[in-house]
Amino acid sequence: MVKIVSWNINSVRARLTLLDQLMKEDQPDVFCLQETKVEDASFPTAWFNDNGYINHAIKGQKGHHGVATLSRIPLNDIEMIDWCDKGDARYVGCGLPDGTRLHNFYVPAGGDEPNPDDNEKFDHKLKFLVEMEAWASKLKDNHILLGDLNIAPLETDVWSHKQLLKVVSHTPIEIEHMDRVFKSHDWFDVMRHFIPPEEKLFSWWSYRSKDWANANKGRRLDHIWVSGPLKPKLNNMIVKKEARGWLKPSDHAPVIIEIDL
DNA sequence: ATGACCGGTCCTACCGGA
Repeated sequence: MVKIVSWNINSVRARLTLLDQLMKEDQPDVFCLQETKVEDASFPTAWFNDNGYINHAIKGQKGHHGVATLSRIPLNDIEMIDWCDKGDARYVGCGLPDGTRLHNFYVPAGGDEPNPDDNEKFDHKLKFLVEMEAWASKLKDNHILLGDLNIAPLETDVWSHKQLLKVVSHTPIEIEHMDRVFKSHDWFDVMRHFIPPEEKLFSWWSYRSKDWANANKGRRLDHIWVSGPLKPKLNNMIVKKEARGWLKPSDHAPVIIEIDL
């Protein structure tokens, strides 16, 4: 059994105590982090090495974005892809010992205005998803795709479908692009396997809400997909919402899966 | 009103987050 966590950490250096708490409570084998916000030379590798996460696939940049996969089990064939040729640190891929490949993504947020003609960031987000679709259509064998995809596709993935229809992360054009990525391989939505689509399910709550838990105006921006043949190997999935309430939290909660690999 | 907070840096103001 392998336990994998996907977590937009919103600065890895600012969250070492949170990582420590999650490790102590859940003992994941693999951390897949997004928004690490640190260049590789300054990545806090010591904490990970000291706790047995000695296998690293890190792609960072100064100040923004950044992804990192840190593991107690070996990682092979580490791959970086420069989506949209922007030089952004938004993806790192690696192989797990059984041959499954693990793809850690941080999809562009897309800015405020959901119009690609007026907003370069939204245009970038859509183009990023088009590149993902072409990439995924060529995948063979078994894969795990996870991370902060910055899109909440279902009506139950947001606190108010009606009020968020024109808000970036839940607009129809983004969701259509995401659906095409999903259809480009034999993907299976792990989170919605364990929590049915009829139920509200969120992984992100804005910092701006004073009483975020009570207001519960969240969105499901984080995702874990696996190739169809891996479906019977899944044992569990949780969104660890309580971590959003820890001291100095990320605005995203960790998503944790258990899978027999 | 989602709604006024985060972390990082070009650092004491502004950007990006979403």
